[in-house]
Amino acid sequence: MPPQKTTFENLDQSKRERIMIEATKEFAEYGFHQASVNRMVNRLGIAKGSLFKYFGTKQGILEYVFGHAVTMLKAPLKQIRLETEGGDLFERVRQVTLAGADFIEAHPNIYRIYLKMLLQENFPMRERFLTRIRATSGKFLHSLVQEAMESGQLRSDIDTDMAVYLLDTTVDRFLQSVAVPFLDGDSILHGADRQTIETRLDSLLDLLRHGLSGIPKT
Amino acid sequence: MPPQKTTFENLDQSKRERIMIEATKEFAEYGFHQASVNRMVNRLGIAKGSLFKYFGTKQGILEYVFGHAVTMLKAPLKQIRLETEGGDLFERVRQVTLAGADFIEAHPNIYRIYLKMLLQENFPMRERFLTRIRATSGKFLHSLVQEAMESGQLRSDIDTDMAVYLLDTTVDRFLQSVAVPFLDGDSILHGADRQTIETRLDSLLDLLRHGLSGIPKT
Amino acid sequence: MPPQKTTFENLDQSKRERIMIEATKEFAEYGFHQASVNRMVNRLGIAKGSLFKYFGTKQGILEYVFGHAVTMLKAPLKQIRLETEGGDLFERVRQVTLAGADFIEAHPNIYRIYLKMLLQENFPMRERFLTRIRATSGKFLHSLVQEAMESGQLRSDIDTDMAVYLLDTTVDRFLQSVAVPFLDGDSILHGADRQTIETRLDSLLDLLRHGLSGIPKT
Amino acid sequence: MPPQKTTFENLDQSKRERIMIEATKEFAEYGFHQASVNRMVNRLGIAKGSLFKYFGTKQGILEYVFGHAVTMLKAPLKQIRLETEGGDLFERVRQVTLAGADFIEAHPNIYRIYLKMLLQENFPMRERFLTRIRATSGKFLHSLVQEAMESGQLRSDIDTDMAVYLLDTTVDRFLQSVAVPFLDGDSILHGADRQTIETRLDSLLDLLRHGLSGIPKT
DNA sequence: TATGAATGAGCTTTCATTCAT
DNA sequence: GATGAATGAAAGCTCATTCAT
Repeated sequence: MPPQKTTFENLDQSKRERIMIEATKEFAEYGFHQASVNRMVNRLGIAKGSLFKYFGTKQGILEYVFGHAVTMLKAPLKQIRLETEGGDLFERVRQVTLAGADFIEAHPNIYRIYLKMLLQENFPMRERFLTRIRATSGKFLHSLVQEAMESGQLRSDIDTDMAVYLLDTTVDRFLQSVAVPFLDGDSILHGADRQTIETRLDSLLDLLRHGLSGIPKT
Repeated sequence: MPPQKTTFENLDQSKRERIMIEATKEFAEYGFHQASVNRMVNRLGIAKGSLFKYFGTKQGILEYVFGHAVTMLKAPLKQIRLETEGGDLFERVRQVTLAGADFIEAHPNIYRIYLKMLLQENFPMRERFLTRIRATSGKFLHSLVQEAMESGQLRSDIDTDMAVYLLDTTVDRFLQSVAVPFLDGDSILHGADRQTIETRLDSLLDLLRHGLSGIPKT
Repeated sequence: MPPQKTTFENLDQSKRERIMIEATKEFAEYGFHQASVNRMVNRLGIAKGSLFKYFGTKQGILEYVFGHAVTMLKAPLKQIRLETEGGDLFERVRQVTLAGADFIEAHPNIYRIYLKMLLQENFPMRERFLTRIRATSGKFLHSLVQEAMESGQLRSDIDTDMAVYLLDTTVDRFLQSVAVPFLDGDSILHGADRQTIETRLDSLLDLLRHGLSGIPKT
Repeated sequence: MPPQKTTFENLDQSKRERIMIEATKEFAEYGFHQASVNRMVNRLGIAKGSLFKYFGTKQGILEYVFGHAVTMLKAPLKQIRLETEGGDLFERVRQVTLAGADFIEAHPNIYRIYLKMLLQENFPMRERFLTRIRATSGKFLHSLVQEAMESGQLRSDIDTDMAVYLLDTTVDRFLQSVAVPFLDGDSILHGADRQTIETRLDSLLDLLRHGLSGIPKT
């Protein structure tokens, strides 16, 4: 019998949520291979067989969790893109980044899973998931830069790929620094609050604006 | 009988090296928990008991490997610090970063272990190792910034911690982008060569110079 | 609540047949223990609970299938017995054997179940079913031989039991060799057609006739 | 780590034998899928891990057992072939068959495994093992028939393939009838002793001699 | 009557660690 | 000092059967 997502989707919403939360927590804490289905079902108080009926395999659980997360992430990004159409590149990047920070704050365990996958070559589905994510974010930033280029917001001598690389690096590393406190409180800026976060982001974007457009913010 | 590092250190240098290389490779590829002592001894062609005699436990092997690596890393950093004393902050950061890139190119498996540990909370010794590394690198950058501040290389309104954060972020993320091709060739700039690497670093530092000192490189 | 064959027998004939066919196929392909009730209900598109309502247990399904088959087999044998009364022993055996071959061709999966049961001690109901079948076929052949003996068709120095043994062996092994191509096409005479089958049977019976009656066919 | 037959072969002979006997018994009684490694190690009083170290997988255990058996079977067959070279076909077949009966009496569990495999399509290694056995026995009988044909022992109008089929059928079914008492005592000739066995074989071969050569034994 | 979610004992397999030789 | 056989807890996964709806 193949895994039957149907069975899971027929459950009470509350039970479904408890399972999702517990599974996400387990993968976030232990990565894939060290995550234990035994622990999950013990904490959930359900039978082992049930979880396997829902998702088929341990990997199936992970795929469901991750797929769900990607779906949840896409909506706000799309909204921002539409709402800010024609606006300033750096402001758009700022909003997207803050949306990312919001997502991480709301779903820190999802982001922990992502970070683990990023640096563990033997994480299952790594290629598939990363490709999917990079295609999305790469195309997204590329289109923002392209539009900015066409409307003269960037220095004409700037290479498009380099600009995308710098923006990607900035957003990505910034989000990592936001997330680390959620991992275990061990970061340079311990437990940064929202205010600090925005200030830091503004500093970074200000640097980029300087370098990429030649026009200081103020 | 306690683990006897002595026994290991009495071995032929060539045997010692083979063991170190193989162990490093195994941890780099599989992380800690998925690493297999069986595979190590099979590839090495030595008895399982021997490895446990040398290092006591699997974790003991990791500690030895990582401790060795930290020792190897300290020497070049110290040298640069002394040789560039009194020089330009960004040039010093540039040299340190390139030294980091050299180390990664020479010992990619060490860096792979580091990246895995960074984001896996259940990696053993994680706290101890990260504290040790961050104390080193934090103090290092802090002293560079301090010296630069005192010699008027930075805008006086810049917060020291913010400057350290920006530099740390830049160096760290840059090194990650250098390393990823060694992981699986899946990065934005595929298989960047040395030339490209230096160009990218210069762009990043140029941005920082703009923002932090107000004085463009030229 | 005990199993309720009644419930099953109240079903549409078409549904009942689909269930019988699918169950027979499953047991024929996998034997008893490896047969999966899950697979059956999935292929049938009915609820698992229903099958258990009809037959009580997995073993109950098998018993129903096999009992049904034995019933189907008895009718043609009885008919032949009556129609050939008083005829030549070897001709009677020939007709019975060919009736068996017809049955196997019409219901190969039933015969596959029989063969599996024959050689698997842990097949449930094995004793019961085999006893039942052997009682039937033993008595059947015995009566044929007895009648032939009485009417002088056999050498008087032939032991009755030995004659039954030889006939039984011949018929049984012949039917196995007919059936094997239906199992997986792996037999000495690959995919023998009806013509070949009859020729082979005639050879075997000719040998027996030689030995048992001293009178060659032609 | 691959299965290490070495480990097993380094064991005491007595331990090795106990393991072989217990494993053979388990597979003989339950077939492959229903056989339980748990039961084996419990009866043996050894750790579960040990058995897997020796043979790698459950299937590995079976392969070792079966391979061992085939090796044991080849020696006597080869000897008979050489010793009877140039002799009477039916006498040669008789000796080979009796050697088979001896083997079955000495190693009934091996033969039980063979019979189970024969009729279970999902028995692992079935194709491989059967091909191996049939190649051996088919070539063997074929060469005996060929030699007999050339030396004029058979009627010239007999088809070689038909003769091989009849001999194969006879030997094979005869051995099955010898073996069945060892399965569960449930056979037509209950617990036939050696005397009875030889008499029955002689009857069968006498029939064949009649049919194939036209020359009755006496 | 039909459904299908829940169960849990059982399965095969792995692997760090120990210790007698 | 080196060896490698032995261990056993824990892992992921299956499946006949039950029972509330």
